[in-house]
Amino acid sequence: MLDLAILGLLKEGAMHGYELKRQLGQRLGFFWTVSYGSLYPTLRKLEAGGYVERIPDADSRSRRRQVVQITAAGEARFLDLISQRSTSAWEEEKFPLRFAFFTYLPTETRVWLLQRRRDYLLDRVQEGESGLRRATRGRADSYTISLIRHGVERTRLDLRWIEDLLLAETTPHSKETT
Amino acid sequence: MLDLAILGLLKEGAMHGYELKRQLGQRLGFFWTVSYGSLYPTLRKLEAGGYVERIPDADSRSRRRQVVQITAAGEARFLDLISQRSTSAWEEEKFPLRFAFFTYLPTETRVWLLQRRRDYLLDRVQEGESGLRRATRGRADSYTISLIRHGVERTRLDLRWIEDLLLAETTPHSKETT
DNA sequence: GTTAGCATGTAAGGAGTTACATGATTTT
DNA sequence: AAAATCATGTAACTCCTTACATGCTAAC
Repeated sequence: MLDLAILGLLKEGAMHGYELKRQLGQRLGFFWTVSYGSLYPTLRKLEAGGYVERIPDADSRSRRRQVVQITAAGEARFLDLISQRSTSAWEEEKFPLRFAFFTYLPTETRVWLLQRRRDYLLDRVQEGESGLRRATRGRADSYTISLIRHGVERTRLDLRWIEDLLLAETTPHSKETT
Repeated sequence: MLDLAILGLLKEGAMHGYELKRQLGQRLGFFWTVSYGSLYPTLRKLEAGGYVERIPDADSRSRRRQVVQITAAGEARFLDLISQRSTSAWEEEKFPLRFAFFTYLPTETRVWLLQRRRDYLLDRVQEGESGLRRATRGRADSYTISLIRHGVERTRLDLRWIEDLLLAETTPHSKETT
C-alpha cells in the first residue's frame, strides 16, 4: 500500500521523505496514516528495487534531505499496483488510496471500483440497520445504540459521495450505452 | 485491542468464538474488524492468562462450539484496559472501541475521552481545510480535491456526534421530550 | 447423501508502530 | 547559543491477515 502511495505522489514531482509524509497526511490523512518508521524503510526498499532513485545533490552532506524521483520502472510498477482488480480494493483504507490516484485510471476501471465500493457500502448499511434493530429490541445500552446509529449515518454519507461520483463518471462520458 | 473487545462482550454473557465475531461485526464493524485468524489465538491467549475460561460442556465433542465466560481476573483486566488514559485512546479505531463500552466508565472518564476526541477531530478539520485550500490553489486534479473535501465532511459529521454526546453527558437534567 | 453454513484452529508472513538515535537548519 | 523544527534512519515488536485445514450440523 505504501509503495503505491509513494510512487503515486512521486509521479507529480520529486520529493524527499519528510515532504512525502506531509503530502500523505494532507491528502489521505483522513483515511490512512503512516509513520516515519514505515516510510523510510519503504523508500529504501523502492530504491533497492530500482523504482525510485536519489537525485544527486552537490550539497549532499550526510543528514541532509534526500530528494528522490520515480524511475521508468517505478511508473510501470505504479500502473501495475493501481490496476489490480483482485485484492478487495474497494474496502476501507484501500479504496481512498486508489481514489487518490483515480486520475491515472481509465474511466472503465474507475466505474468498476466505484460500483464495488457502492455495493460494499450498501451491504454494510443493511447489516448496520439489522444490528440496530437487534440492539434496540434487546436491552443494549444507549452508547452501543448510538455507536451503531452513527456508523450507519457515516456509511450513508460515504454512499452518497460514491453515488454522486458514479453519476458524474457515467453521465458525461457515454461512449457506448449498455 | 482485541483483548478489550472480547472481554467487554463477554461481560454481557458467555459466548463462543464465532458468535463473538458476529457481535463484533455488528457493533464495531463500521470502525474495526478482525478475522478468525486473529480472534481464536487471542481467545486462547486470554484463556492461558486466566481471563476467560471454557464452560465445561457435557456434549463436548472435538470440533463443537467452545463457549467461554469471563473470570474475575478478566473483569479486572477489562477495567484496567478500558481505564488507561495514556495511549492516545481518542484516535481512530481506538475511540469507537472505548465508546462501545462507555457504559462501564464513570462520567468523568467519559467526558475526558469525548473532549480529547473532539480536540483531535477539530485539529483534523483544520488541517483538512488548509490542505483543501492548498490543493485548490495548486493544480490538483478533481479526484484529489473531492477526496479531501469528503474527508472534511466526514470528520465534521463525527464532530457533530461527539458534541451532541458531550452535551448530553454534561447536562445532568435532560429536559427534551420526545 | 450432499451442499451450505456453522465452528475452530494453525503457520507464515505482511504491514505497520514505538522507541530510540542522530544530526542539520532555522528561529528566538 | 538554546530551542524548535526539519530530516533521516534502525531494531524490536505488535497486531493482524491470508491461506489453509478440519470437522460438525442442518436443510434440501
